[in-house]
Order: sequence, then C-alpha cells, then structure tokens
Amino acid sequence: MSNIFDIAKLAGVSKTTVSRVINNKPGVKDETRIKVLDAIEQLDYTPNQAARSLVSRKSGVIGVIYNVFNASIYLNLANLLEKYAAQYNYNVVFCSTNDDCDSKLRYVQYFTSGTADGLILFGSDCRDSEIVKKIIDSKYPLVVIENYFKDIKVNDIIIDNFNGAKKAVQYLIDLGHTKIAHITGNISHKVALERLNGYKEALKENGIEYNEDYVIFTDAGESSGSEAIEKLIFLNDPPTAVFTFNDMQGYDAIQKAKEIGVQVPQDLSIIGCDNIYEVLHYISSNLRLTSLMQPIEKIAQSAIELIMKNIANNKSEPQVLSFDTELYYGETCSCRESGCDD
Amino acid sequence: MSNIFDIAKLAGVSKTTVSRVINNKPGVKDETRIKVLDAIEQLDYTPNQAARSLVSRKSGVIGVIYNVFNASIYLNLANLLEKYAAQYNYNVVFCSTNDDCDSKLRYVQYFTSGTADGLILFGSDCRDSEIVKKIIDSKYPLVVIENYFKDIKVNDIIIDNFNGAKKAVQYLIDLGHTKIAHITGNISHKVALERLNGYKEALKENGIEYNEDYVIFTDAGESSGSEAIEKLIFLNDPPTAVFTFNDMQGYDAIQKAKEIGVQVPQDLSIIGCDNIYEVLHYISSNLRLTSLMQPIEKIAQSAIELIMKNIANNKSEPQVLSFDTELYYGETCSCRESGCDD
DNA sequence: CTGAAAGCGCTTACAG
DNA sequence: CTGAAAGCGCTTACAG
Repeated sequence: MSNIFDIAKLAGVSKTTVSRVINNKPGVKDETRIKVLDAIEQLDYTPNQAARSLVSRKSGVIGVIYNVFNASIYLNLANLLEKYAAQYNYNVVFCSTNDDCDSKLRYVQYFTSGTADGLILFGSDCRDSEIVKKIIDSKYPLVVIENYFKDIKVNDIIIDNFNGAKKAVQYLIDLGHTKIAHITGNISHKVALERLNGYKEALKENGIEYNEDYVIFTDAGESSGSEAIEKLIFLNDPPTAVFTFNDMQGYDAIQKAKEIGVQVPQDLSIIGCDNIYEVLHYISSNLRLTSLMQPIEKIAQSAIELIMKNIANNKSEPQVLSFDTELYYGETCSCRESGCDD
Repeated sequence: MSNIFDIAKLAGVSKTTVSRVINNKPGVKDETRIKVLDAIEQLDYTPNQAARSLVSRKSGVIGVIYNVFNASIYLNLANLLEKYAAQYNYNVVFCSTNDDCDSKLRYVQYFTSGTADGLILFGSDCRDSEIVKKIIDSKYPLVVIENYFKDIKVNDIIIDNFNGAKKAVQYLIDLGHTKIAHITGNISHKVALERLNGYKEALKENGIEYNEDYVIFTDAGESSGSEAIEKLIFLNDPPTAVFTFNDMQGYDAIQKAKEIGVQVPQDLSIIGCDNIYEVLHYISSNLRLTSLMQPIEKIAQSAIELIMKNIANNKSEPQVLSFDTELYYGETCSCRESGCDD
C-alpha cells in the first residue's frame, strides 16, 4: 500500500499539498492538483483511514448496534439509515451483538473509541442501562431508537403506540363495530402495554364498555394469534372485530378463522400492527392485512438528523422525538353499518 | 477522553507499560499491572482504536458488504458470521450499499484502508468485477460468497445448487413420482440455471423423459409461483410433483393449488428451495414446506476461517469451497407407490 | 499557492 | 521488569 509520501514524491510536491488535494481544499493551483491526482490514480492510492481519524478526530462513520439481525420492520430501517447518512457523506456500519451483553459492550467500545463519530442503538433493554449511562456521561453522540428505560435522559426516537392503537380501534368503531377484541403482546414490554392502553382508551372515548372476555393476553409467541382467535370465536357473544398486537398474529388469525368457518372480513374484521407485508414479501395470504404502520422513513431520517446534530454539537440537550403510526388500509376490515360506504 | 498518557501519569508508570497492560502482554509486575488497571478504571479509559490500527496495522475487524439488507437466508448468516468471528476475538461490521455501485466502492475503500483486516462480499454482480479485481491485486484479504463472475480467481464460497436440485428431484422420484415439474427462477442468473440443470440431470439419470410442458420459466417474481402452478394443474396430463426455485413460489403454489381444489401433499407434492420458514417465522401456512436448505452454519464458519487464514497469510492461494445443500423434510411431499412407507 | 514541522495516540524494537 | 525514543500516515496551524 502506498502512502501520502509516495504520492508527494511521485507528484513532486509536499505531503501538505497532497493532503489538500485529497480533502478538496482550496488554494492549490490547477496544474498541481492534476499532477497529484495523476499520481494518486497511478499508484491506486487510498488515504489510510486510521491515520485520518486519529488526527482529525472524525471518522465519517455512524455505528449502529442491533441486538440481532432478523426479519422485522427494523431491517428496512437499516437500509434507510444508510441512505440518509449518505446525504451527509457519512458511512453507516452495523453490527449484531447476538443478544449478548458482553458483545454489546465490545462494540460500544469499538465504535466510541475513534471508529465512529456517533452511535445509534436499537432494541436496548434494561441490561444495557449501565452501558448507555457511560456513553452519555462521556458526551459521546448517541441516539436510541425505542428505548426501554425511562429514567435516563437520552436522545430517543419513539413510536406513539398508544395513539396508534387508539387510531386503529377508532377506525373499527367508525366502521360500526362495537364488539372489538384485542390480542395483546407481552405486556411486560412497553410496546405491548401501550397498545393495550390505546385500545382501552378508544373504547372509553366512545362509551363502549371494556369487556375482559375480549382481551386475550399472550406473549406474542408462535401460535398466539391462532390460539387467541379460537377463544374469541367460540365466546357466547363473539367479537366482530379484532385488533392484534402484531401482523403475525393477524395473519395467523385470518387463517385460523377461515379454518373454523369464519370469513375475514365479512364475518370478522382484523387489524394488525407493523405492516410487515412488504418487508417479507413471502407471506402467502390472499388477503393483505389492514395494519398499523411504523413511519420507518421518518424514523430513519430523524435518527440521522439527530445524530448529525449531536456530532456537530455534543453539548446539545437530549431530545425525545415521537412519531405517529399510520393505518395501512388492507382488505381485512369491513363495515357493520348499513349507511357505511366503503 | 483520556489517553494512554493520562493513565501512565496517574499510575506513575510509562506509556510503554500501560500499553503492555492493555494488550495483556507478559513481563509486567503484578503490582504494576494492578496500578495501571486501577487508573484505567478510574478514568474510564478505552484505547483509541484509530491509533492502535495505525501503528499495529491490524484493526481486529472484518468488514462485510451486503448489497441490501432484506429478509433472506443471508440475513441469518450475518448473525453467524459475528458468532464465529468472536471466537477469533474479531469484530464484524456490516454495511448496505443500497444496491448502488458508488456506495459499494465507498465502503470497499473504507474497509480496505485500515478499518478492517479483511472483507467478505455478498451478492456481488457483474458490475463489481473491477472493484473485486482491484482488491485482489492489492493482496487485501477477500472472501466472496456466491460470486457471479467466473473469470476472476478469488476466495469463493459457493453452494452446490446443481447437486442440490438433483437431490430434491431424486427424492421425489424415490417417492414414486415420474411426472415431476419445475418452476424456474430467472435463468440468466447462475443459481436458477444450476437448479434447472440439476432437475434435468435427475430425470436423465432415472430414465425419465424431459417434458417441456413441465418446466415453467419465470423470473421468480411476486406471483410467479401461483401463476405457474395454475398452468401445470390445468395441463391435460398434470404433474404429481413440483420442484420450485424458491420457497415463496412453493408456498404460493400450495395456496393456489388449494384454491383450485388440488390438495398438497395428497394430490400434489411440492419441494421448495432455501427453507425460509425459520428466517421469517411469519409464514401463515399450516403446511411446512419440504425444502432444500443452504448450509448456513457451515458457510459462516468457513467464511470466517478462510478470511482469518488470509489475514494471517495474504499470499495464500485463492480457494473455492463448495457446500452441499440438504433436504429439509417438511409436510408437502407424499408417496406415489403402494409399497412406500413414510 | 506551497512546504516544513508538530502532533494525533498508540505500539514496537531497543536498551538497561 | 520498565522506560525513552522512533514511527505508523495522516492533518493542521504557521510561515513564507
């Protein structure tokens, strides 16, 4: 590998001048610039990133830590983060901790010690609070997406699951439904609890009484959707609509309902969460689920904006950005009223 | 951020000694080591990675370039690469080029210029050949997984799709099927062509005549599976078994067949490719597809082994490793012979 | 418009 | 067992 000195020698100039050319700095005669560029081309020279970072104290990189890479809405987010960071001429590199705390610490140290100018954290859980506190104390630029600890002041991007759930249930109510069920996720997790609360709130605002038979608590596990829908369908007074914690449950519910002889959306309306369809494009359902969508584009854009702001000025106050979910209108909801035109 | 000098001062030793402690080198008195470790803890010191890389010419990092992150079998591979690299005390960082050639070049330069000790490339296509040639010329450690250019000598990990397809079709033949169809992928891609050729070879070896009605050429697009299965089912002499290019087509085919009134596996056996089920865990099918699986664990393990070997000795000859696929026995194949016990 | 010098934070011979 | 010195490959004032 050639270095800046080789280029300087070949071009007959000083290292300083080569550096100016590399960094597109003004104040170099065109003729000189061309000589340098020729030399760079000839030796196929790329500046050593470690040396640059060391002296300039900037890496041009944002590090992103995932607990694990899996097929979820946050996978697409990765591509979007790269896209938006590119607009700032920043590279984005990702890592997976394989759900291991020691690995997380390793990667945090790796990124914060000169390799990246800022860090975006995903899927942080309670075990991470020590690590996160340390990063914050060191004034290192940090953005957390959907964090799970409320006691730490940190740049945070959150999704308004409460109002999202409310909106979904309101939509069902507007369609004329009053017997609306909810299949929950693991309510020890914030997300699941907020969706449950949003569901309750929508009922309350519309004067519909909360019916505990209509709320099936699950851990959002593999067959939670089909098991829950079965319970609901065989109630004496079954619901006409169901809001599920996630799309998997929604799709499972459609299939199970069909097997039992209940047609979606004619007999039963279903709304899911996450609008996973386009992420997977492997779903073999002939009905596209109506679903609450995360505003992934906005999240990616604002995460990058926020981290760039903190890189520019690491004394800026922690900010919490909340984003609304939107309803994707699929084919799994139908109207209960006569006057309802769809 | 404190540096090695701060630690030296606080511990009352030289930078050299601090460096020895950081790097777990022998020849430091226990007492001294403890003083240094105390100082490190006290100042919450992490060695600057850029400086270390610069002088040691090692980063302890493997870079991995994806064209794009999406839900495929290669997503799990990412987690596995991290797992196996950790055994060598190496970090792995990933990036997405968003299918953009300029971005790919940017990340290649980023990784090769001191940030990573070796590079693993995915989903390389013909447009990349220039970039790949340059990396090879520079003797930089490189491993390509499933490369698409045959004219370049490079460390390459490939999957034996030809023999895999042969094995899948042989399995159907062993079950007593003779009227076996194939739904292809885009055969301008190597993978699809090899699977088609494997299909043909299995028929040939078993003396079954190739029937062109039984081969439906598709681009593996969204509804290619259901469209193809429809054509096959309505043939005058429809097949009793189908081998599809991928699992999406397989699952689509199951569903479409069911709609038409053809039961899988009783009336029709189906084998897919990639065994995507566990990657997605969102598939709402009550039948688990029998499918050809990529040996992802082995690929990850050998990719890391190969890159580590090249990092240790970058003059080693390029190696091509080919891995066999294995058949996952799902629930979508049935027997045609009377004497066949399943 | 150009260059000599200092220095970023480490590691690595070398000397003791 | 420990430390002083050189140097990795750059950038950044500073001087001209």
